[in-house]
Amino acid sequence: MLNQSFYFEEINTKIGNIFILENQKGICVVSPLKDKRVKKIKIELNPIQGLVYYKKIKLNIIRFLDQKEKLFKFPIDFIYGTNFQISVWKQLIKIPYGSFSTYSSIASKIKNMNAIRAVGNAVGKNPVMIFVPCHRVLTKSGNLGGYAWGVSLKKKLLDIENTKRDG
DNA sequence: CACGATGCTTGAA
DNA sequence: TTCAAGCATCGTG
Repeated sequence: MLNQSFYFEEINTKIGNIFILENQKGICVVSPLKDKRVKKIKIELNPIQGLVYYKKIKLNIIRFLDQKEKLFKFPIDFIYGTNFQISVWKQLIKIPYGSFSTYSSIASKIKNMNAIRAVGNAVGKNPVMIFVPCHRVLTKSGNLGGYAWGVSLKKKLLDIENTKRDG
């Protein structure tokens, strides 16, 4: 295990307070501050206040939410998650801005066509919201599906990206 | 062992 | 043809 330092910051946005965690290797967490996992992370990692490496992400998030800027591609460092989950999350990163994938499509991409439902579970545990775009995964029939932080937020994010719905 | 951020199939209107 | 319920299936805790 590397003895790496973690840095965090909490920013106020139009979708609520967002917690950001980073280390030298990349962004580790982006999630609503109220998410239960945030508390645990703070206790376990004891991160230092104030981002150091990827400060630009703060403004990027704000401007993304205002539709003034697309998302930058920051390096992402998954500091937890099973192999299965991480393989799913890596697939999510490949979904381009403004388009969407489906749970079953992800399942087949990781060569596990029957694990559709397990994929749903894994997607739901994504630690890096927006930048690991779990909001871009819909059901095969084109319905929204679920979202760990509320379906209305999922809809909002898709709206911001101007994602086409079928029809 | 019992759940899911699914998806097919089936059967009643 | 529409819709809801049933169930197959698989990784987690």
